[in-house]
Amino acid sequence: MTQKKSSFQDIRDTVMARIQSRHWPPGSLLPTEVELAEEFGCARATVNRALRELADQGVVDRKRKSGTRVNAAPVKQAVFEIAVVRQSVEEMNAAYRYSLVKRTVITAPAWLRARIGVKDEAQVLHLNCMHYADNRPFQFEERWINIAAVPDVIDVDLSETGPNEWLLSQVPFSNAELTSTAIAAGETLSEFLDVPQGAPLFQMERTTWFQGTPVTFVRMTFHQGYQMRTRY
Amino acid sequence: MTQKKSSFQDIRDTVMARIQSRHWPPGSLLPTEVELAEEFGCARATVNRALRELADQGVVDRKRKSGTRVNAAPVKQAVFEIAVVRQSVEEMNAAYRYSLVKRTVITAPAWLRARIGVKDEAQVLHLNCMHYADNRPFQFEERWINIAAVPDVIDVDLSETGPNEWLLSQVPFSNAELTSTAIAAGETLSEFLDVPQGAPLFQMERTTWFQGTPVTFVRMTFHQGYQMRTRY
DNA sequence: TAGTGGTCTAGACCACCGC
DNA sequence: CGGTGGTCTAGACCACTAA
Repeated sequence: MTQKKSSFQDIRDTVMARIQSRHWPPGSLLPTEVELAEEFGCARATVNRALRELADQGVVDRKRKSGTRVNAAPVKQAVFEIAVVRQSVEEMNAAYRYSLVKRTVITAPAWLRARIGVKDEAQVLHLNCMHYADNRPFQFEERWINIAAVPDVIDVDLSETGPNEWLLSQVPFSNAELTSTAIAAGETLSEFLDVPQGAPLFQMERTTWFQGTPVTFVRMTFHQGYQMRTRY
Repeated sequence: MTQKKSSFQDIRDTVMARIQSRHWPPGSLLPTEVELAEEFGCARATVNRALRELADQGVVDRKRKSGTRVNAAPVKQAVFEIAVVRQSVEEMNAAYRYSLVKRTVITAPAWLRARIGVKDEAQVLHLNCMHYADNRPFQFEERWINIAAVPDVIDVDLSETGPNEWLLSQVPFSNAELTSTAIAAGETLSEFLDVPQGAPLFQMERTTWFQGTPVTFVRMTFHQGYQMRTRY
C-alpha cells in the first residue's frame, strides 16, 4: 500500500520476486492493473509496462477481461547471438583468416529449389569458403546465393572478405530459419577441417529471406569440439 | 506529415520499412522523437514505444543526446524455445515414454563442484533417464541435482515422470546456461540410443540456478539425426 | 454486458552525454 | 550547457472476451 517504489523496473522486479517466492504461485491470478497501481502508488501505465515486460518474457499470461495469470508451464526461451564468423573468432582473441575455396555459377539444383523456394531456371552462386582461427580450421562454409535477389553479387570480389559480411551490408534486417545438428565428417570436411573421417561435427544451416524473397542458403560446419553457448 | 497512421505498430513498421529500403541507411541518424511525432501526427510517447521496440530488436541504437541511429552491424539474435522433452515428443505426434535408468545419491565429484559451484561436501542426486518417442530412443538424460537447493527431491518418486517436470514445478523462472555440441557415441550412449559406437550425436548441457544458487546440471544427448530448429 | 488489459495523449521532469 | 531519449502521470477511449 502506497510503497515508495515507483519505477516500472521496481514493480517488475517486485512482482517477479513475489512469483518466485510463490506468494503468487503458478496458475494464480494477479491483482488488476488498477489495484497494483494503487498498491505501488503509481499510474496504471507504469504497472502496465512492468507487466507487459513480464508477459514478453513469458512469465505471465495476460488476457482482457480475465486478467493477468502466472504462467503455469513457462515456455522458456533462450536467446543466442548470430555472430559473424570474424567476430566470433576475434572474440576468442584469435587471428582470423578467410579463404575462398571455390566459386561457380550454376542453375539451382532441385533440392535447393525445394529448400528455399526459387524457380526452376534460377541461377545461383555456389561458394565454398574456409574460416581459420590462428591458422587452425574454424568453420567450413558452403553457400548458395540467389542471384536474382542480389544481382550485384556477381561482380563482388569475395576473395578477401567472406560472402556473409557482404550480404549483411546488402540485406541487413533479413529473416532466417536455422537448424543445428551433429554430423559425421565426410571426405571433404575431414580434409578441410583436419579431422578423421567420421569425426562428430557441429553443423548449422541457415536460410535467409529479405522481404519475402529467398536470398541465400548456407551450411556451416564447425571444427571438432565447437560449442554453441547461450543463456536465459 | 500528419499522416493518418497513428498506432505505435504502424510507426514501428513504417520506420522499419524505411530502414530496409535504405531511405535511412545503416549508420544514419533518424529524426528525433519530436520530429517523428509531428510527422505521424501523434504523441511523442507513441513514437518512443515504436522506436524502443526496434531498439530491443537490435535494429537501431538509441543514445541520449546523440539520437537514434540505424545499427550498422546488427547483432542478430535468434530465439529458440526450451521445451520439456514430453512436449517436443508430443508435438511430433509421437507417443512419449519415460524410463528412470539409475538413481543414486553421491557427494559431488570435483568436476561437478567446479562446474556448478557447490561446496566440497555437497550431496547430489545423480540420475540417468531415457525418453522415447514411439518407443524409439529420443533422448538420454544424465542429471545431477543439488540436494541442498531442493531437499524435497529425495522423497519424490521419479519413476513415472522425469526430473525436469518436477523441477519445473519447484523452481520455475530460473536462470540457465546452455551449451550445444556434437559428440561421438561412446559405449553407454550407443546402447541406450541404439546407434553404432562413434555415431555423431547432438548434445546439450544446461546448468540451472534459482535465485543465485545452483540447482541442477543436466547433459541431454539426442537420437541420431536430431535437429534443433529456430527462427529470427 | 461489464470488467480487464491495450493504447494513446499532452504534458512534465529527469538523466545522460556530446559540445 | 543544451539537446536527446527515458520515464512517469492522469485521464481517456477502445477491444476483447468471460460470464
